[in-house]
Amino acid sequence: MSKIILHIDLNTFFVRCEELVNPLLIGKPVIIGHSGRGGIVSTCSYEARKYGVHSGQPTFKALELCPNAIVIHGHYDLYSKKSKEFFNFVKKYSPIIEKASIDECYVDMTSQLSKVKDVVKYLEDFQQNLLKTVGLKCSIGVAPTKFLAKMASDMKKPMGITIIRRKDVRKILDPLPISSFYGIGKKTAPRLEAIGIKTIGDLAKLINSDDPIIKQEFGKFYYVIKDWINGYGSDEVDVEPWDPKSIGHSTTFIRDSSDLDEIKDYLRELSKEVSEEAKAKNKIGFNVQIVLKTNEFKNITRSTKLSKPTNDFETIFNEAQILLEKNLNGQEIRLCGVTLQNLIYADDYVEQLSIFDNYDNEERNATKDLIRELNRRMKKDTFMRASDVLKEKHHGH
DNA sequence: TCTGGGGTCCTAGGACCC
DNA sequence: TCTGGGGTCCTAGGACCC
Repeated sequence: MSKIILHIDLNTFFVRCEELVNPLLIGKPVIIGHSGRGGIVSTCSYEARKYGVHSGQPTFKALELCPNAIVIHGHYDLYSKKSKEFFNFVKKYSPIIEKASIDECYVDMTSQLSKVKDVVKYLEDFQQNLLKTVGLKCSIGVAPTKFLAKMASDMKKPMGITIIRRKDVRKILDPLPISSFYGIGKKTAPRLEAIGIKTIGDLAKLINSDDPIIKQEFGKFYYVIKDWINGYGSDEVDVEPWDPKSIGHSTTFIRDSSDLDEIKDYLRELSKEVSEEAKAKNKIGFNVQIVLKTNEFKNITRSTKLSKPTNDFETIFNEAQILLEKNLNGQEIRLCGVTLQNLIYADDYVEQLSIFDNYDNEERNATKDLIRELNRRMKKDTFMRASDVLKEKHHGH
């Protein structure tokens, strides 16, 4: 039996948080984003969208389109607090909830909704209740898989409810532009369009005829997409709390720089932030990575694997510095970043000690030699047996 | 005043070991 | 001397998402 999966997406979440603090913003064109160098629109109110403002747009451009817009720099503590309230609200309906980002989640509501006669009415009550108690608006997608639920929640905004049943998959998905497919972004979409795939329906036709060109295009993702597009694929809502695998910070300079000391100063501050955040989260990482973005928008990433995981500021900064010195060749750089990768909980590290760490060097080498010798013998053994088999076979005939 | 900052996952090539 | 084929680990780059 198929499950009933919800994807709940908060409408203009950051803007809504600001409106709750300052109701005078309601009904006005509001932009959340940076206004400094290279500042872009993070998100904006529907009033601003009417003027052609959209997320990702440079803020100065947005202000050209909509000079009256009110630009607000993000208050991320506020958003994070409201986000928690949202997830706690949803948990009252179902404990099977997966946070997909700060403002969206998947919920398995199979047991709750299979008994409900009027699902739309039930979800309308949910929306009104969320608005009344937490102050947030949401769109909801309902479907048998996570992918379809995600596609569905995107179809009506704000405060929309969209249900996609498996039998209606072709009818609902096929007319949509290929770029609206979750997982097909601004690189893949134009490539597909160039070979005549403009809609999800076009893609479905080729995928279901096992077109080799499409198979090649998607690689490992091909079979996932084939399921998704036909209404199958994952319906497993992962309740594991989000556990970061990396912690990083980056910043765009006031002006481009190729000066080693200047960039080092940035790396020092960023390393400090990374170290503090990792410590706060009780995480240590095995790798330190730096990223340099050139004035031509080329990213250069370099990383080092540490002999043991850390969240120590000095260690992180030192590695970052070495990487910078080795890789800064006079290019003009506009952004730099530091990331601590392959994180584990600091408390878990003891258990992950290598068996060799309890030995001194001599013992260690002896053990390694022994292992090598055993491997050699095993290989020889296998080889001998194989030749015996061949011999036997020969004699048998 | 062209293009942020936070992430995840996948791929591909080279090193290294057996 | 010639030169295999697995496998794993590491690094760099890139696509994608919010």
